[in-house]
Amino acid sequence: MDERVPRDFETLRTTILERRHSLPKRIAQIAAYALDNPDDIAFGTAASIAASAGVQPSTLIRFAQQLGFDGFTSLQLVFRERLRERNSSYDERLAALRAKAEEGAGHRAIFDGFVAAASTSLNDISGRLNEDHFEDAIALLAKAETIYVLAKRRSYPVASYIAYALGKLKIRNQLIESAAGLNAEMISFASPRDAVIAISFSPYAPAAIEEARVISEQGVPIVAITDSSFSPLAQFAKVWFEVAEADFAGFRSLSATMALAMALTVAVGEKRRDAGRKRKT
Amino acid sequence: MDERVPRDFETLRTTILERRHSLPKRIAQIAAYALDNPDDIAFGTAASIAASAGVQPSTLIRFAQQLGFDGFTSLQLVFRERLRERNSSYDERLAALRAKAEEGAGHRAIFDGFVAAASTSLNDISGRLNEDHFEDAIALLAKAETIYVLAKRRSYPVASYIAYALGKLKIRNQLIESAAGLNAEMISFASPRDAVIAISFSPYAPAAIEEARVISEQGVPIVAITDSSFSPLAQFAKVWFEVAEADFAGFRSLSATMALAMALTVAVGEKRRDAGRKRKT
DNA sequence: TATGGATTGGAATTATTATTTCATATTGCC
DNA sequence: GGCAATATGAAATAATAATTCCAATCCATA
Repeated sequence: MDERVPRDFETLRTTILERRHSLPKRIAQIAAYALDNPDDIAFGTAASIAASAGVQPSTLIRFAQQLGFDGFTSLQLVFRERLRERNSSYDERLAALRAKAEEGAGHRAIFDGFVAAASTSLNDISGRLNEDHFEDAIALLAKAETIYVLAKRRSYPVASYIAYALGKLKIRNQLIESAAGLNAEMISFASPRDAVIAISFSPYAPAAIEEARVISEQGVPIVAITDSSFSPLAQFAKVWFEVAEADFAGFRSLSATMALAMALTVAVGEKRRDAGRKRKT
Repeated sequence: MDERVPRDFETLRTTILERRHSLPKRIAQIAAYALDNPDDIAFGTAASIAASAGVQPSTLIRFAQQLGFDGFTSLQLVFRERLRERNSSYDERLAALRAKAEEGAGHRAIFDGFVAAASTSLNDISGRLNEDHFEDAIALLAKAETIYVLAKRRSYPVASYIAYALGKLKIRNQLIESAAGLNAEMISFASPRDAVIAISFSPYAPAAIEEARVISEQGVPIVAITDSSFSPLAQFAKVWFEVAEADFAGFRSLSATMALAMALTVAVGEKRRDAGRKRKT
């Protein structure tokens, strides 16, 4: 074996792609197969791989030799190394983190627990977002004159970030909170041309539910982020999202809710900008 | 092979863990090795694995047979299948999400972008948390009479969640915000027996920095969460954490900061509970 | 279209590897 | 402490797989 033998998969891949056109027919055939089915090369036997690729075992060995390996076995090692070095899967990683958090005492375990909860929530929502609802919500919010943001207690941080972001995007918005106890008045200004983003999770803060009820009775459309279809918030909402946040030590992660909230906000900003551009042309 | 042979890795794992204590010594030894080094089982030869685990090849085969396989080869298939089926790596997954977010237009891409940003941030902080600083911060906060929470603008949601959690844990705290413009007075009440959690990221909100300066001059110890050692917040802090939050569309993720903040809060709660218990006994 | 060189197929050979066997050691039980 | 049952070690054997070899085929070139 000379010194230029590819030792890692990426180098090997590049080498094969470079030489692709100067390779004899059957060798090229096995080369293509190898890049398309690297797992098969890693696990199979020379005979089984050759059969799958439609060539003779000897061709497979010639292929390896052309690349500078002294036989199929050494070529196969590269393909195995690739699988070995590939990081552990997302799920395993999470499971490990969660396990450490559960069994392990100590403060580090607490930290791991929160990271795991946040990751789990993100992972979950990433696969579950209903795109139609998402589009509906964006459309609804994009045409609102003022966006009211409603969330209490543990959901409040999300609301405050939404309000911050909407402000940055120059979208008129009103966070429903008032040190002076003027929430009811604030709500009474909302009209059907406005819209609400309401966020509440079980146990639903009574104030949030009550305010959502009032505001929906005024005909203001509500986009809700909540945790189940039984949520009282869902019944008042035009569009609602179910977000399952994992919790740790009694505190729910907000990461998935945050990601959704930010996506909604920025998407609304984009949609408005597009609409504005259209009107001008 | 009877019908109860584990065909997937998880089942196999569970089976092994169940029987762990009823297995003969050497078999148990190889069982432990198998669960600790699944990749070696997938790729190695019976002889090489046996050598690494410090047993004879025949023991390895007996182990496989105990589990219902008819030999090492069929056991090995399960370990190989695991590698095959294992999802793409965490990094690959994130890269895919990010790529989709960048190239892809549409609103779904925005959502993916925020999820990717949050995941990246969590992943990053998970490996970088300095445990010594973490312990120091917890000790410092646990002995404070009142914990002041200071954060403005984009960091404010984190502060509000900390305040919520501290309240839930019955830890006296004060969020430094005042609609009536009384922040300066609020700060003046803080004493060296209190402590501050301050959060600020570039571009540092001037108000946050100024308040941190004043409060540190009063001798109140500060735990800071910020983004670099050049942060003006770091110079006022007794302990500080560097958190690198990924951003998307101009908005920074808060997921890592949130996780750290919650971990701090809960850890402080635990430490106080422990200390209280000790004093009583 | 004839010729030399390169390529390919298939079987024979060699090597490696899993499995079995049997002697020995260990353990649990009366 | 002795006996049977179980577990272990080491080497022999069987199975499987990689590699080699050679004849057949293909292809480019004169």
